[in-house]
Order: sequence, then structure tokens, then C-alpha cells
Amino acid sequence: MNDSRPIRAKSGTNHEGTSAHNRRVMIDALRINGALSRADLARATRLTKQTVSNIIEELERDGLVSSQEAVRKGRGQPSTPYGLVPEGAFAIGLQIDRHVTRAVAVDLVGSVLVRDESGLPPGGPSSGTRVILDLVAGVRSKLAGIVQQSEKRLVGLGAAMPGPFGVAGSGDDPWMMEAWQKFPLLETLSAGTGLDVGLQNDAAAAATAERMVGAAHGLDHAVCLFVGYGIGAGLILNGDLYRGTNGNAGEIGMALLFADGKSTPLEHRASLASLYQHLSVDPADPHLHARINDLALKGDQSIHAWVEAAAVDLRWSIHLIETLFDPQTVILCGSAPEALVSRLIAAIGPLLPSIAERRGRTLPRLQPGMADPWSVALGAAAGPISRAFDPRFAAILKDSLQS
Amino acid sequence: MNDSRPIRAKSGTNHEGTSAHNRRVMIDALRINGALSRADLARATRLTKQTVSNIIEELERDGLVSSQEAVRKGRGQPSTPYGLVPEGAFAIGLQIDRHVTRAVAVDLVGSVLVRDESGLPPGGPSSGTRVILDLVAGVRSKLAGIVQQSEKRLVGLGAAMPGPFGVAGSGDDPWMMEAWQKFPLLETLSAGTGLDVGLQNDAAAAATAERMVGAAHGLDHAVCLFVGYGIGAGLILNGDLYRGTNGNAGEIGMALLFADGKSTPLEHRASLASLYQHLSVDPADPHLHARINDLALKGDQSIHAWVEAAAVDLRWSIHLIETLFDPQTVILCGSAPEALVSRLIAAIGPLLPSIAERRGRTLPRLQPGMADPWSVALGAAAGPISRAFDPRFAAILKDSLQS
DNA sequence: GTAATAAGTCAAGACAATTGACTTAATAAG
DNA sequence: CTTATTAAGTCAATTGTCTTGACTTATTAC
Repeated sequence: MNDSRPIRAKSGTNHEGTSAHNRRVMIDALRINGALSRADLARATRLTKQTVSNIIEELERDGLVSSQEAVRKGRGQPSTPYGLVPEGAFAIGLQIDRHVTRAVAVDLVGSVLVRDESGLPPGGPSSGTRVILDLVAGVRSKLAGIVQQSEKRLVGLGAAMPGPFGVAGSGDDPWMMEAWQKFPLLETLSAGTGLDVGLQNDAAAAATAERMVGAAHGLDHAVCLFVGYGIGAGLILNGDLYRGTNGNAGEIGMALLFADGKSTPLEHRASLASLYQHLSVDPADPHLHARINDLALKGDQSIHAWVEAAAVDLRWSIHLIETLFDPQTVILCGSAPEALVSRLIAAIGPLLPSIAERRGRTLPRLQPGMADPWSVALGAAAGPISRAFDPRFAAILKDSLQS
Repeated sequence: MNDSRPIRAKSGTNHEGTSAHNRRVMIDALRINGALSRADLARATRLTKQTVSNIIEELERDGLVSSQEAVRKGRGQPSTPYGLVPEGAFAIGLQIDRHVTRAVAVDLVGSVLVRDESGLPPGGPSSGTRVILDLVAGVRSKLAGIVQQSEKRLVGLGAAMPGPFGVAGSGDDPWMMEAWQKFPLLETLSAGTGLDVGLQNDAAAAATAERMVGAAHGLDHAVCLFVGYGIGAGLILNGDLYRGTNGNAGEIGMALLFADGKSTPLEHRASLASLYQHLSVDPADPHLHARINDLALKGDQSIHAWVEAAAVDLRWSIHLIETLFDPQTVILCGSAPEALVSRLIAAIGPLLPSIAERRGRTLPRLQPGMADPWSVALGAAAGPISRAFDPRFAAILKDSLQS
């Protein structure tokens, strides 16, 4: 009678969607190219000078862009470049890791203004939530002390934690943070902060960070191979983070190394967890990061052995990523100590032959990314900023225009 | 002085982009849900009744949709459903394979109206081009004989051939159609037919076909694992075919099976090419398809051995695809004989544990797709239709609105 | 000093979605 | 059988946003 299966359709768009898109395109252009004149923007975006003028005026009113000194370049009226105003927007980024949680406040151009961290008590979410909310509140108030009106310009809170999310058979895998996985984190954070909250896995956050201020800046197709406690890939496809059906795309750590089905996942061989095991050290040791950095610098034998073994697997991972995603470049990043990452990169080369070997390449196939303990938190913060200001298909649709 | 590096920016949009998007959204909704009333469309797309009415009127004038018998469903004025008109648009699909080329004419809803094939002479593009252009011309004129005004409603020619495209080191790989790779195929086809021409690899074409009329219908995230002469994956991500930087995304056939770097690519073990080699048969034999189908049905020992071996690799490939892309489902399709594909599917199960194992799954992790020698040509034709009528980000941008 | 060039503004116009009142056509209820 | 209710769909005016073409401003080239 009433055939009640729901009708599936994509959302339409309207004038506001058009306008929202064009605003985002301007911001994106300024982010990629630096300050530009309205005439340049008009040419680059294919919009008319008039439209660009109107949008820039509006963005200036909103405090997102500002004019700079006029520049003369040949004949004609000098142009007035407009650039992004760093203080135009802020976001809080939160990294929840095994033994520690970090929070940062980041501005529109990706500068970290405030950073703070706390140890996470072993009790899981029940006790951890308090610590996290306090940390976020602290960062938020420090930000408010540095810049005025920061609360008004806060676009959201981005959280990052190790994935995968919501997987059925994960209970018996000691590498995962099971209790956190089951916890209604988004709701708790949202209720506890009153902010829009987004969640991504740590590799995705690293990719988001690289896209905003790192090696993937301005690229539309880039994959970040993130070596942390686990290992994952953050996917920038078509200029946007790709999340997959359940936000688990890129979980390369769970990829099996051999086709026979009896092998171990990549994560057990090329990750900090595997290094800690190899070295028989306690992952909870707060000085571990520095100690491993020292050891790596000194050319420690045990570390060397792990690096050589991991490099084999990473080389294969990069080959696989190139083969499946055909990106412009692969970026190796991680929360690993810097010295370790550079040893890894050295040990990985030369890369395996792949479809990425083309005549006329300009970008290197593999680039080092950030190797900074704070990069995941930065990427977590970059998430809300990207959602708010970067051009994306979803942003033109009516069902995303409530704000 | 004049800093002449080009300014990179995304294109803006305007009213026409809005309108184009909304038209596409309507068509997409009708394709996924079947005929719908204007009121239903308005609710589903979040547009107003009035807007929907205007767009539908325009689409009806353009011959893309038509009204059906009014239906009463409870109180209120009966609704008038509108459905896609199959004859609203056509496309030609062309498959270029090693020893044969196939062409089809397909309508708006993906029905194949005309099909024809020719053997490809071994001389490569120099002699093959003539054969192909004749084939296309034949299909085109047969289409014109069946439906009126077909030429006016022809949106383009889609070509599909084995990838990868434009790769540097490919010269020494006997599995590739090297001469065709180097040939300016798009230009030649475009000049020879006067049509808009698109090119994708055969796995991408298979995925496009599955999306239009097969197991991926209405899905936003699906991966087609295509077993043909080679093996590749066609990627539907965010509701659109993902091509990567150079159209080579998904070339899983080139993935190495072991991390040690000395192993063979997947293609050498799980593809029809590997089967032919295993059986020591001539790939150019025109009756091969039927013969292998017979052998598979009879439970031939040699085929069984290959199936068992290939299934191991395919099981791993599916695991890998699930791990990296997090799709709603994986579809196994191919130009392989149907009996062979069903034996493969039987031998592949059960699947390896992966992030795809979730509570609340509704779709199977692995589904059989089309196993039809014509499915690649169909997918090739579906390409231009999708580009012309499906909602996509690129379609709203000013730089895509010249047509 | 004048012409050429380019940036940017102004005001009117065009386009497409929105709004709110209205019409039409059916069923449910009394 | 009549009337109220509900839902589909239309009409006409309005709104929001980009476009158009003429104009102004500021600079360099000749």
C-alpha cells in the first residue's frame, strides 16, 4: 500500500550553496597561493571581478581576509592583494593516544597557538573523559587569553584517535584501544564542550595536517603513511579526506603481508608498537620518545635491525599505495621520533617500481612529512577548519547549510 | 618582477551550476528509486515543490523523463510519478581488448540496444584503428535504425582498455598492450567519430557498469574486483568513479604479493592470462571462452587447480581492498566465463577477517557482479552517460559548463 | 603629455530557487 | 451524502546571487 522504503537521493542546492562554495573557493585559493588580488582571484576561479569583490568584501567583514599593501606591476592600476587573516578562525585539536592525550589550539592558517598534554589514566574512558575535558578547557582558556574573541571564532573541536572504529571482531586484538572504541566519545565531547565535534583516526589527522601546512599543501591526491603506535594511511583523494563507509579507509596496518592468509598484519611489523616489543621497553615510559631518538642518532644496533626489517614492509606498503590510489605523492609521517623517521626513509629507498614511475613527474614519489608528536593533534584541529572553509561537494548541498 | 607561476584555484560556480546540479540530482533519484512524484522528489532532494516542478518540466521537454499514470495513495490529490525515459540519451561503449574489440549502444537506463564485435588484427593501432572506427560506425548506424533521433541524443563515446596508462617502465612487461598505450587513442577516436570521447581502464568500466545496472546500483562506496585478461579494481568512492592522478587508481594487478620485493604481481597468478598459461592454450583462440566455460562446468582438474590457487590470492585481494577502501561491498566481476567466476567465488569463501566485519551489516561483503563478455563495453558506454547525468562535484563548476 | 593597460566600482539585469496563497482531487468521518 | 482533512501541485511575487557593460582610477610606455 504505502511502499514505505525510504527514498534515497542526493540533496539539491540553491543560491546559498553557490555562495558558500564560492566563498570556500576564495579561501582555498588564498591558502594555496598566498595573497592574491581580486582580479587574480576572478581569473583563477572563473568568476567575475564584481562577484569576487562582493565575496571578498563579505569575507573581510567576517574577519577572514584582509587587504595588504597595493603592489604595482607594470601598467594599470596597482592591485590590492588580499590574504587570509590567521586570527579569522580557530579550532581545537585533540589527540587521544594510549598513554597520553594532547590538545592544541590552531588558527585559520594552521599555526599552533596553544598546546598542552596530560597523561591518560589506565582506567579507560570513565576516568579519561574528565582528564580530556579539563585539557580541552585549559587550552581553550589559554587561547582566550592570547587572542580576543577566540570563542566566537572557534569552529569546532576535532578529535583523533587510533582506528579502526566500530569493528566487530576487534575484541581480542591487544593493539587496539577497545574501551575507547566503544565509548560514545563524540557525544561526550560535544556535551562537555558545547562545540561541534569531529572524529578521525590518527593517520587521517596526520594527512589533514599535511594538507593544511605540510607536504600535501595544495595537492588533490596524496596519501600519508603514518607510522605511530600503529600504522595507517590518511587518504587525500580529489582534494578531500576520504573516510570510506565507516571512517576506516586507509587502515593499512591491518593489511596482511602475505596472500596465504596465515601471515601477520603490517602493524605487527612496522609500527612503534613492534619497535617497543623488539626493544622490550615499556610503551608507557614518558621519556621513551627522547630515548629512542637518541638511540637512533647513535646508530644503535637493535634499532638498526628493526629499521631494516620495517623498511622492507614500508617499501611494500608504499608500492601498494601507489598501485591502488595513484596519488601525486606519498608522504611518510608519524609520531615516531624524528631521527627514527629519517633512518626509516633512508632505509626504504630505493622504492619498488610501480605505476608512479612516469615520465614528467615533478613531485618525488616519497616525501618526508611532519615527524612531530603534535602533528596528530594539529591535524585533528585542521579537520574542523577544513570542514568549515575548504571547497567540498558536501558544502554546496542544502542539507549542510543550516549553519 | 611578474611572479609568473600560475595561480592554482578551484573553479567557482553560479546559477547554471546550481541548476545543472539539481537536474542531475533529479535524474539520479529517479535512477535509484524508480519513478517518483514531484512531491516525493521535493522531499528527497530538499528542494521546494515549485523548483522540482520547474526542473521536471524542463527534463520532460528535453525528453529525459515522462509522466506515468497517476497513483492514489490515501487522502489527497493523487500523485503523478515521473520516470526516466530510456530513449532520452544514448552512448556508445567501446572495449579494446587484446584480440578483439567490442562496441555497444546503450540507453539512459543502461540497456544494451546494439552490440557488435570484430577481431583485432595483430598490427596494433595502425591497422586496428580502422577496424575500431568501422565497428563504432556500424553500431551507430544500427542504433539510428532502431530509434529515431538517436544521433541527437548521443552523449558520447566511452572507450575501455586494459591499463595502466602512460607508465614509464612498462615496455618490458609482456602482459601489456604497449603499442596501444602509446597511441593517441582519444584524439583518433574523437576525430574519427566527432563524439566526445572518454577513456577508462577495463576494471573501471566494469565498476561503472555495476553502478548503473548491477550490484553497485545506488551505492556510494563500492569496489569491483575485475578478473579479466589482467586483474584490476574499479573504485566507486563517494558515489563517483575514482581515477587517481593519472587514471591508474585500482591497478591491483600490479600489486606484489609479498613484502620482500622479490615476488610476482597479483596479475601473474590471478588473471585469465595466468589461466591460459597454466592451461598452455592460445589466448587468441576465439572459442576459448566457451571451451573454458565447459571445462569449468565439467570440473576439469587443471582448472580446479588454478581456481584453488587463484582463490587464495583473490581472498587476500578482497581483504586488502576492504582494509584500504572501507567500501560498502566488494563486487567480483570479470570477463571470465560465468562458470569459472562462480567456481572462483565458491573457492574464495570464507573471507578473511577484516574491518568490513561489523555488527549491523546489511550488504554481503562479497557479491558476484556481471560475468558477461559485454559488461566492459557496457561500462565504457555508461561512462559518458554518468558524466552527463550523474551528480558530481565537477558538474557544478563553471569550467565544466560549456556544453 | 598622452595613449595604453589593468584594477576595480556602479547600477541595472538575468537567472533560479523560495515563499505563501491558492486550486485540485482524493479519502475519512459523521 | 455531505463536509472536513489531507496531500499534490500551480501561480505570482519575491529574494538572493551572479553577470553585464559602462565607467572611474591609477599606473607605465611611448
